[in-house]
Parts: sequence; structure tokens; C-alpha cells
Amino acid sequence: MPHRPVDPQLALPELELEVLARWRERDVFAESLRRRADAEPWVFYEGPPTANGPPGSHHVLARVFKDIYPRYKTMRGHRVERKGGWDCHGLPVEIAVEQELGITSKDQIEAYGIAAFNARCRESVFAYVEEWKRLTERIGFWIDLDDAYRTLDESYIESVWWALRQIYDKGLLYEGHKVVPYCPRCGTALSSHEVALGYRDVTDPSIYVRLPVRGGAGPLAADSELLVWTTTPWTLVSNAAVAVDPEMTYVRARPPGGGAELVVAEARSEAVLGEGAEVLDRFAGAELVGARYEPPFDFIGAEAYGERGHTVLAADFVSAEEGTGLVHTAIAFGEDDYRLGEQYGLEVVNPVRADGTYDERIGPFAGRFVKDADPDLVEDLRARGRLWRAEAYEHSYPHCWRCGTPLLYYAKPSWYIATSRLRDRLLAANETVSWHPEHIKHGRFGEWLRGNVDWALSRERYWGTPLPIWRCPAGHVHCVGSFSELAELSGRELSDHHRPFVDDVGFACPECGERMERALEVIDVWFDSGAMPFAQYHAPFQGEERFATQFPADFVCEALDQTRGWFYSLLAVSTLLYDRAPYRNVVCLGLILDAEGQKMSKSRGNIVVPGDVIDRYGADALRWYFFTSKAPWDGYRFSVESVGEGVRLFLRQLWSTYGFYVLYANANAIEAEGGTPPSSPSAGRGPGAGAEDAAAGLLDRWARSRLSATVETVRSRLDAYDATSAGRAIAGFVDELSNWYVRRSRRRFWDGDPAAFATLHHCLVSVSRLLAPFTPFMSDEIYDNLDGSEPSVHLCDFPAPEADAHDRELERAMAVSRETVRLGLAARSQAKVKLRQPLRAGVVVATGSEREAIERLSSIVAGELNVKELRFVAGAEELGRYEVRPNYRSLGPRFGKSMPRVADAVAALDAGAVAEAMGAGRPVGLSVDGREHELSAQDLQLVLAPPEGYAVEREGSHAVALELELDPALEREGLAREVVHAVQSARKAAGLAVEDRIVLDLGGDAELVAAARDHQAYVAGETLAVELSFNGGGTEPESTVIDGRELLIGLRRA
RNA sequence: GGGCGAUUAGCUCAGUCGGUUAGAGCGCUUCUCUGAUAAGGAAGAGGUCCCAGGUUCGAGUCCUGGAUCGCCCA
Repeated sequence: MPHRPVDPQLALPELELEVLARWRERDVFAESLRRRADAEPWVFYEGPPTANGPPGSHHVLARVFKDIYPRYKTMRGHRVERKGGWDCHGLPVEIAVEQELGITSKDQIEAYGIAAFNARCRESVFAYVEEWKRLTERIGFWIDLDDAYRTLDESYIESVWWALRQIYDKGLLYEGHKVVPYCPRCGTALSSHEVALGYRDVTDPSIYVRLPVRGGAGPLAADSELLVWTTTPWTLVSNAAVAVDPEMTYVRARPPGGGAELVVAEARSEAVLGEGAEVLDRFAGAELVGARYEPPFDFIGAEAYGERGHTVLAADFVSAEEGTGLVHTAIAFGEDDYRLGEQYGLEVVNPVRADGTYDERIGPFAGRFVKDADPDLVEDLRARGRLWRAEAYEHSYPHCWRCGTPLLYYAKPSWYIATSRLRDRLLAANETVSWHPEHIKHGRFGEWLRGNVDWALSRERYWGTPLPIWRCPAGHVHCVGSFSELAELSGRELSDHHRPFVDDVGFACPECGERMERALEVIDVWFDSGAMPFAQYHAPFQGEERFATQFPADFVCEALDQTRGWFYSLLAVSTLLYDRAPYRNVVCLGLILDAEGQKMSKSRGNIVVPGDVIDRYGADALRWYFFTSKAPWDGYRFSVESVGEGVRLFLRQLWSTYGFYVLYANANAIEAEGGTPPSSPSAGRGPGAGAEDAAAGLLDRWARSRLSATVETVRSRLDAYDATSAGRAIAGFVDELSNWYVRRSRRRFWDGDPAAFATLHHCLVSVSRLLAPFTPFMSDEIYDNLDGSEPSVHLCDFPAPEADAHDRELERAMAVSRETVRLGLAARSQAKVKLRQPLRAGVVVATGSEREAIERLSSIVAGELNVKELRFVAGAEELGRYEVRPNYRSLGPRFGKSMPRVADAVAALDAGAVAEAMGAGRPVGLSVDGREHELSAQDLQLVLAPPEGYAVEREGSHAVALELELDPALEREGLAREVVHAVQSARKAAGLAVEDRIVLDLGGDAELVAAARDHQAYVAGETLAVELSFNGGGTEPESTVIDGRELLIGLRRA
């Protein structure tokens, strides 16, 4: 047999394991790279995961999308290196290890020992690496994990040091203050990631504070008071300034109950002062700028902040949605405050100690925890008449996720990269990138870049790339750019540059000769991953040539949450070093939710384990689901069941079509053949085959044309990173192949028509190549069995459209014909006449090109409808009436507001006359509002009105009616078909193979037997009976009832 | 609180340049076809296209506001 028999019971998981074994045995992945060794590179970057936990469904999602495009591009002729990567550093790793060790603070880590702690971290990040490798292979993700980059490697760290030195040399690396969330109990700053864990709804005081101005100036009177709002009274002791929006309108108003004039934003006046405040003046915020006022507390004088202390400043963050439009500003305790202070040169004054208590400067409050002092501070304000109003305010506020202490926002020293100075360059680089979905580019990502602030690089942690900064007591700074440089300076060689080993390496300051010590921080892990384009090759120390061909990437792909993560860090590092984008195309994947739309989480217990899906439906099914069920960036409602549907619909349909081919190819001893089908499809058949053969040729041509069109679509969609549409186009073609081409060509396969085999073979092999990037397992199985001229489909080129195969005219004709069949079947169903009963004629209403199209394919239509002939009528008169409708698309723009009256006038036209005029190509006159207009054919649509008393189905401009009257000959033919059907069932029940010949004997109802006798040759031919007799069904007949008549069937293998 | 996205049949999703009768698959009911198919075909039931305004001759589609959900950020 030329082909392995195909098990109709598709067992994908088992099949895939066999294919995997074949890939290993034939070394297919490596071979696919070798064959493209000299081809033009197409560059993929792996965004490194951390293997300190098992891979989940979202990882599988990312990995299959990371797989499909490289496979596609490889087949299109590119060399696509696929170097894996592992992200090894960072706080999440440290936290996991802390949990393992049962410790919760930095003190405990240091007591445990940094070296030992980091050793645990090093182990932890590879804890699940074998599981990752297994799953990666199992889902068919081709990536080289044996040569993966690892961010903890010495070579990787050295490249990162080099990059930081470049940035330092450009003057973009500096130490500055940043307001960070800080836990006073744990004594450490928290990362944003940690802060996000600890938001809680709390009630804080919400107070309005009066700040009397010092001397009236501009619109202010001498006794005016500024009104500010805050929910953190404890920060009032270090009030440095008041911020206003210079563009906003403010008022000076006397509140309803009298008293001093208060200044608030006009928009907040009523809400804050109450109804009936007497407005004395209106002015822009700009006029307030520079005014001096008395601070809420006197503990710290204006001079401590500098020249502009306790004055009104213009700011861009003032809102009039809450508060008063005048914002209390404490430089040390807020992000906006701090920036404003920087902008106006205000000094940072922080009277709060590291443990969260006031220092001695705050007199009576010294030593108290700031949050606890809130009520007393408010009381103090009230006693001094400085409180306008106090309320309770409910909002979400961050707390330490470990100990529950409310976090304080503190200005702390930290190392920064001045990315904000490169904002325009970042934006320019972003312009060169093609984002999928597109809205990310100028939406989430673009907005983020526009709001770019300097990159806070340092972390007071342990497990990370050490910051290569050394300082001497005189404040000189040296940034080390390589290991050899450090060795030269210090005279020490390290085999591991992690903490703590690098910490005690010191050297003499090149400027002053004093000993330089390392700044103890490590760097943000995101910088690690952002450095991967060069660090993965240890460039520029090694691998510089490889880097040159592998930068920038053509393609990266991660989940949406990486916009501010890896997508940003890559772009930032690349822009800092090379002033260009590190990638050309980005695909952003959405989130995976459970079947109810809930986020998957361990606590909800709704995690879908990828292995479960794969064991049940296979990796191809899972991949197909991710690729085609929806646009990947919209996210998924994922469950084991949801994957099953795609299997049934598509993979089984393909498998069944493939199985059909193999079954009959083997039965007819058709050899595997690679090439295209013969140009003359009916070649080899006897003379005078006639219309049937012509139709067969048209079906073959149609299949090839649809294939070519599909190839074109798939290529253009994949080129646009739209796997969803591409996959759906393939599914559409497979459906047409199975439910139309094969269905209408079955007889030819039974008869062994080489043209049919060649066509289907060509289509299936092409589909296997189209599908290779999507479902690499099944496609390779089909390819291997049907073609096999290469060791794997993944070593083939991607199909190219065959320009000469594309016959749009034929495709249109087939579409109309299929529509006609649909109408005819509906008419049959309405008349309750079985399809096995032949009818004399189908009457088709169609004109012009539609009629020509159906006529051309009439034997196909007639065959499918089981009618002896197809007749055509041009007019509707015989079958129904026409209605005429306006074509809004063409008439709307022309008539505008008169359109409703045009529609009325069109409805009033005589449809018959319009049909006649249109048929003759004459314009149709129309009178609207007393004026005459001429309408052309394209302005009007003729629609068939529902007829009465016919078995007719209509839609749009054409319809099909069936002649239902039967004569005895037709009835007998119908019965003969029933007999054939019954015998076929009996064959199947007896377990015969499709090609088995039989000896058949029939008996039972006289009319059935007579019908079979009448059509003896037909019955014998259809059932492969080498002998047909009518002796009552033999000795042990099977009995079947057809329309109340008994048929006795006796059959045995010949 | 800010930014981004989503909301169309019981479920999962299409819906082109704004065009008047909004589709498919799954599921359900009834029928049908079958020398590949757990498939296919037909009919039926199933819709306030999230809500409210607006633009327009005409809005699922465009604009504004709101609701709900999700993500990112604060």
C-alpha cells in the first residue's frame, strides 16, 4: 500500500508523541536551521521567563505565538535563530526564597547570610526548568533551550556592566532622590509590584486648612486666606508650598456664615464653601503665583525650603475634581510634590525618621508615629482657628503586604537613568515599530512614553546584577564597565560577581587616591532583560558579529502586561545605547481568564493546567484554539472544553478528508505523487464522457483556484501578524474541500479517476504546508504520509499562490451554484421529498451572468439536487413577483434629505416594467417632489417576492422550484436507490472493506425487487456486486424495512 | 483618580467605506443525507447590537456622556 492506513478515530495526543519521536530521530529542528544557514536572517527575541514556578496556560499562549511566526518565516526562506532565555534575578525570586526559608525581613536575610541566600536564589530559578523544557517540546515550540542565555551568567552580567558604563559615560546615570513607597516597620522601600499587593480601603481624615496670606498682593486682600485640602494631615508639618493651576479660574469669596475671605477654585467654590458664598473676585491661578502665606505649623520655617518656601507655585498636576484647587505640597512626601520642588529649587526637608516617627524638629509631636499623630494635629489646627472643615474620607491606600503597616511616601536616594531626557528619541523609536494590536502604539505604550520619567535603577536588595558603581569618601564616583577593569583597579579576580563577593572589592580612587567602596545596591531586573539583545551573546566582549546580524529583532511577542515591562526595557536600553528601536514588530497577547471570565488564580482554584488540555485534545488542538478562536490580544475565556470545539470542527474535518483520500487511494492503488494535477483533468477517460467530465474538470479547477486564493490570504495575513484570520481562511478552505469538492467528487474517487486523486492530493499536501506553522504535528503526519519527499513538512517552503490557478470567474460561478443548491435543498425539504427520490426537473430563476454561471455548472447542481435536468426561466412571472427596492448606497448621497420620499416613489414603481427596462438596459424614470429623475440599473434592486403554491425557495434575485410530479419510472429509480442504500448499510454492518466485492441476493417486497431488477446494473455497480440474484435473499438474509416494504438482503464477500 | 481596551443570540465570536431584513459556530427542537466524517444539509426557536443623548436622509458602525468588566498605572 502506498500510504499508511488512517485511523478514523483521531487520537491526537498519541499521534503527536509519534511525530515528536520522528522529529527527534530526523533532527528536524536543527535541520530546518541548517538549510537556511546562508539565508537572510529574520530575528526573533525570546522574552525570558523565570523557571522558579511551573509553566501555566498563559505561558503556553505566549510560546505558541512565539513559535508560529518563526516557523512561517523559516518556511518563507529566512534563517530564524531561536535562542532561548531565562530571567534569573529579581525580587519575586527573593520573595519565593524568603517564603521557603520562612523569613520576612532584610535583617533575617542578612542574618542568614547573603551568600547562602543568593545560593538558594540561584537554585530556585531553575527549580522547574525541566518541566519548562518538557512542556516547551510537547507544544511544539521550537527554541534552543540548550543554548539559552541566562541573566545570572557572568558573561551576561559583564555585558550589563558594559551597557551601564556606556550610559554613565553619556552622563545619563546619576544618583538622585525619588519618592518611593516605604514601609517604616520593615525599614525598606517597596517595589511597585509589592505595593500593588497591598491596597486596602481605609478611612482617613479629609481636612480643609486655612492659610492666611502675608500681605495682600494682586487679587488678594491682606486678610485673605488660601484654602488647601489634604488627607494626610501628618505631612502638613513639612508644608513647603501651595500649588495652583495657572490656567484655572479661582475666586476670592466670603462664605455664607461670614468670616475671612477664602480663596478656592471657582469649580469647587460651592462644594467647599457651601451655597450662597459671596464671590468678591475672579482671576486666573497665574495671578496667585508668588503669594506668600503662613504655613499650617511653624516647626519648620520658610527659609529651610529656600527662597520660594511657603509661596504659591504653578503646577501641572492640580485638579478641580476634589479638594480646593489649591494643593498642599510637602516635598519629601509625594511624587508630584517632589517634582515641583525640584522644578522650583526647593530643599527636601524630611522631619520623619526611618522608623516613621517625627524627629526632634516637630516639638511636641517628636517621637510619635506620624499616622497616629493625625487626630492631634487636626485638633491643634482647630484650636488655632486654622481648620475650615474636617471629614472622613474613604479611599484605597497602600499597605505593606507583609506586615500591614500603611506605607509612607518618602524621598530616598536612588540611582537613575535619565530616560526622560531621551523622551523624544524614545517616541521616535516607537514610531518605527509596528504594533499588534495597533492601538498599543499610540495608546498604552505611546502614552507611557510621553509621560516618561527617569528610570529608577537601583534596588536595596541582594539577588540581582550588582550596580557597578564605586564611590570614595570625597564623593568621587567610578562606574566599572568590565570585569577586567575591576580586576586591574582592585587587583582581585572574582569568579562570581554577585553579592556579597563583589561588595568588599575596593580600590584607590583614581582622582583622590582614597579607597572606593561599591554602592551596595543591585539593579532593577528589567534592565537585565532589556539588555538581552547584546548581553545574550556577551557582546561587545564576544559575539559582536552575531549581534550585528541579530539586531534589531523583527519580532517579539509577549503578554500585554509587558508594555511597561520588557517592551519598555528593551526599547529604553536600545535607545540609550543605539538610538533605535530594538524590534520592528510586536505582538501583544491578552490575558487568559477562566470560562466565567474570572482571572485564574490559585486561590480561586480555577487554574487550567496546560497538560490536562494536551493530554485530552493534543497540542495542535490547543494551538489551534489560541490561534483562531479570537484575536489574541482580546484575551481568552479558557477552559478544557473550549478547546474541544475547535478540534471537532476543524481538525477532525481535515483528518476525515485526509482519511478519505488515503482509503480510496489505497483501494485504487494510487501511488503517492508530488506534482500538480494534470492540466487535462479528464485525461485517461473514455471518449464522449461529456458534461460529467467537463463538470469534473471544473471542480478540479475550482478546488485549485480556491487553494490558490487561500494561499494568498494566508500569506498576507501572516505577513501582517494576523494568525487568526490566516487560520480561519485555512479552515474555510478545508470546509470547502470536504463539504463540496469531495462530496461532489466521491464517484470519481470510487472510480479511481486520477485527476480527482491528483487534485485532492495536491490540496491536502498544500494544506499541510499551510498549516505547518499552526498545527505542526498533524500537518507533518499528513505530509509525511501523502508526500514525504522531505523528512518533514517543516523543511518545505511555504506554498506560493499559483497565479494561473486563480479563476475568479469560476469561483463566482461556483458560489452562485452552491447558493442554488442550498435553495433547491430547502425547497425539497419544504415539499418533504427525500433527496434519494429523483425528480424530473429543477426550475431555476436567474438571468444574465448568474444564469450562465449556473448553466456552466448545471450537472453539479442537478447531481446534488438529484434532478434529471435543470431548466431556466428568465422572468419571475412563472414563479413569483418581483419587488423593486432602492439601492440606498447609490441613491442616498444623491438625494440626501429627500431619500425617504425617493424610497416611497421607488416602492410605487411597477416592478414588472422596471425589470423589463433593466433587462433592456434602459433607465427608469422617477418622479420625486414634482421633479423627474432617471435611475440606472445600479440604483435599484430587484427582489423576488414570495410566490404561492410552489415548492420554491427564493433569495435575492434568484429562486429554485422543483417539479414534484413523479412517474412510475422515477419512483422505481427512487426505490432502486433505497435498495442500494440498504445494501451499503448491510455491507458496512458486515464489516466489509470499501473495495471488497460481494455476491448479492435480494428478496422481499415485490416492488422493491422489481425496482432493483429494473436497475440491475446500477445496483450491482454501486454495491460492487459481482453476482446479483433475486432468490429471496438466500439462506440467512438481513431484513430491512423501506417505506413500509420489507427488503431481504443476502450478501457475502466474493 | 488617570490611561487603554471590551460589551452583538443561552454560550463562543464575525460584522468591510455608515446603506435600511445584523450573521456564523456550538447548544436546543424537528426533519434529512451518508462507500470518509462524532461530519454535512434544511427548517424552527433564540437579539432593547450595554444605556442615554447627538451627528446624518440613514447608526451595531461616527461623536459626547454614563454603566459594567478587564488590564496597566496612581
